[in-house]
Amino acid sequence: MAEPRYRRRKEDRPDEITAAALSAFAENGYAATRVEEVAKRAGISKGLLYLYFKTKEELFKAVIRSVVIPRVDALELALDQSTLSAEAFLRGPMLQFMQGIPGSPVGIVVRLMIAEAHRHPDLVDYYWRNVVSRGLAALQRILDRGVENGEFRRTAVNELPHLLIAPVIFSVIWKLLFENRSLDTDRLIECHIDMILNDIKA
Amino acid sequence: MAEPRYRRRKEDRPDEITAAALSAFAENGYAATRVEEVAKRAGISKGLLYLYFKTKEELFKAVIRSVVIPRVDALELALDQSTLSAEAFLRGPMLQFMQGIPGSPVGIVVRLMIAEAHRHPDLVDYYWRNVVSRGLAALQRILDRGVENGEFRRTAVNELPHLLIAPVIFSVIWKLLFENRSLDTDRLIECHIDMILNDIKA
DNA sequence: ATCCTTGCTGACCGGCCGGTCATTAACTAT
DNA sequence: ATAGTTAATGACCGGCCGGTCAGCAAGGAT
Repeated sequence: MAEPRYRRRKEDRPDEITAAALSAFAENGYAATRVEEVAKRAGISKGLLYLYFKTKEELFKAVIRSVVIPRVDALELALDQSTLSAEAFLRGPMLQFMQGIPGSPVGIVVRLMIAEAHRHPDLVDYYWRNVVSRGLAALQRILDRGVENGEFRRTAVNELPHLLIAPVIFSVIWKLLFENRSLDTDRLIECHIDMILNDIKA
Repeated sequence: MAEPRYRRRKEDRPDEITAAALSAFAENGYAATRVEEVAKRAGISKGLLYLYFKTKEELFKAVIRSVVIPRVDALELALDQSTLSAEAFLRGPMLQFMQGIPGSPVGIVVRLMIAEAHRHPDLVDYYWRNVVSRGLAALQRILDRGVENGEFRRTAVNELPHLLIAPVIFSVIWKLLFENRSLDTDRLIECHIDMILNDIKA
């Protein structure tokens, strides 16, 4: 007998389903993934999936949320607890954080967002509020901290923290498209940080 | 009477169809665009479209080609004919070229590529050979030219011309997702070029 | 034991859409 | 005129897939 026919685990289902959905979306994209395929990967029937998520779109949103929010939380926590100088923080924890993004599920989410943003404007809103603006604010805080304690000059970068993460997004895209063609994204990101620090150091 | 029932213009059809397809894909993405919708925008019937393009995928490839290749050609031509110093070229024609990309059809193509690359590996190959490697080679040539005539030092950027265009790709993505939320992408790109030049100037 | 609640199943429906094809309308040649 | 050629149509098919629902089986309560 071994496996029971089914298992009755209301609590765990949502996470299992979003995990299954992430892996399916990662392979085939959102539009091309059948709900039944997600159910199969989660080891349940299609009907049950619809008991936890009203529509395929709801499922999509849940996936995005589950992947991305924890990352931002982690970054903010690291930043608030750190006692490093601004430069040390950028060269240490921040660099590691950035290098970790390409190739992680976050990369997949970025792809999904880009591909599907049109049809889900409310999701873009959500993403903006909970990810992008929080992330940019965090960067801003690091830079400001650096200016305050005399490490950094005040330059254009202060108004454009976007410049810091551009190569990360670039790397995400590159990995998605050209995985095989070699590019050392870690090095790319490190060089970029280096260059920025050279530019803004007092 | 006015309009004839149909028009018999074999020569012009392909371009009209790819143009129609681009606009449709731009609004809804590839997967969600019905072939009939493309035909409608081109002012023809679905059947005729299939006379010019064997499948929807063929159409997709034709769109990509028609948008992107001319740009690369233009860049290479500008580079080969220019007599400017490397710095002047980067600050002038190259900057303009880069600033023109976000918001242009190229941006749409990038989105389509990102979303659909998985299902069209041969298209990724094509894109690599005819766009990316050519573009990177062009950047490389500018940088080398600068080194040769003593304008630039030899630094990490010489091995990573990708760094030059990272903010362009970033801007493309940004515009696609957050069109309304203000970000001056022109300024972003200019600051970045500035920073790079400061870094590599001899 | 019996009944109730509820997690769970899987067959099914209906609409959508890529692709086809028989037919027709417009040009061409003679 | 007439016949042959080809651009163009649009009704149609078949498969796919999001979403539903009637019913079943596993726990719980008594």
